[in-house]
Amino acid sequence: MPELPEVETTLRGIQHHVLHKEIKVVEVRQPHLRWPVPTEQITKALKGNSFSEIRRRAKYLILKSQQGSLLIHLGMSGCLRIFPTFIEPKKHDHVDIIFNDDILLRFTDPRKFGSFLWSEEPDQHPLLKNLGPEPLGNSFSGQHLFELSRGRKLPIKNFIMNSKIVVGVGNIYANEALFKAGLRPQRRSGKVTLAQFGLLASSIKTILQSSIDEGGTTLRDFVGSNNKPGYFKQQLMVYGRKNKKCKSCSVFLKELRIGQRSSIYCPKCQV
DNA sequence: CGAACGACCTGCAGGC
DNA sequence: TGCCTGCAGGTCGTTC
Repeated sequence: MPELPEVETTLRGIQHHVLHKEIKVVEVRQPHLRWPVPTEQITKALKGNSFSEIRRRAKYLILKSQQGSLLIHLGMSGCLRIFPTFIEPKKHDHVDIIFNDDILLRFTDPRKFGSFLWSEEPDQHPLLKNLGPEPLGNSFSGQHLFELSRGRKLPIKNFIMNSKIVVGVGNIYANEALFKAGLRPQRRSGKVTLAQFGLLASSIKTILQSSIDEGGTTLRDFVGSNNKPGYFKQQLMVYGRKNKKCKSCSVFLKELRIGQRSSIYCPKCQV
């Protein structure tokens, strides 16, 4: 389940394999993803050209080429892997890009929630242009959260998972950041103080950054067929620990469902 | 406008 | 053993 750290780790893992190399083959076997894949457009624009730059915005990977950019989202079950040479595709291997040195970039996504899109101006793409700030950037702060939350009643957990407020905070890290900040997930956003938001914003930054740092070690090299994205290597304090003891105070963790999403919290550490 | 909820899709765990 | 149900997510579109 790629969250932002996994997407960032994917970017770092694939970049030196895919930049500045002529693209020989583009093959879309399954165009029915989250959005229809514009197969013909992508094929025409990429064949014979190369990627000059790769970056991340929210959970999108943006691969820039001469005529435009490829936008890739991994959804919930997607992954991008590098193979040193062609191997037979399996059931959920939907897209292949092969470079002139035979390196294969392969997109796999059992649940087909991911996307493969094309845009000449990716930052102006409808799916990207209204996104909130990057959580690890300077414009994301407690002040930012405080200002946008005034008068709003929705639970703080939903608030920080809203991509218009801040991008890249999925269910796992929302749970973890709220624990670290000592805030219960169901707290009304509008009632959270500036000081609490300051703590929450820095918790989000710390947790995402340390997860990226760790992902970097588990995903050192994407070459090879037996590689696996190293999710969840980090020390999780609450996520997936329903009815277990809080690592900090030993009280039993509770679960509640907010917007049909599992939310775990410590009734003593979080108020 | 904000808030809640359904839709998309598959693999897997748990219950019977 | 093998079905059936429910969950796990991310995020956009629809509805209230």
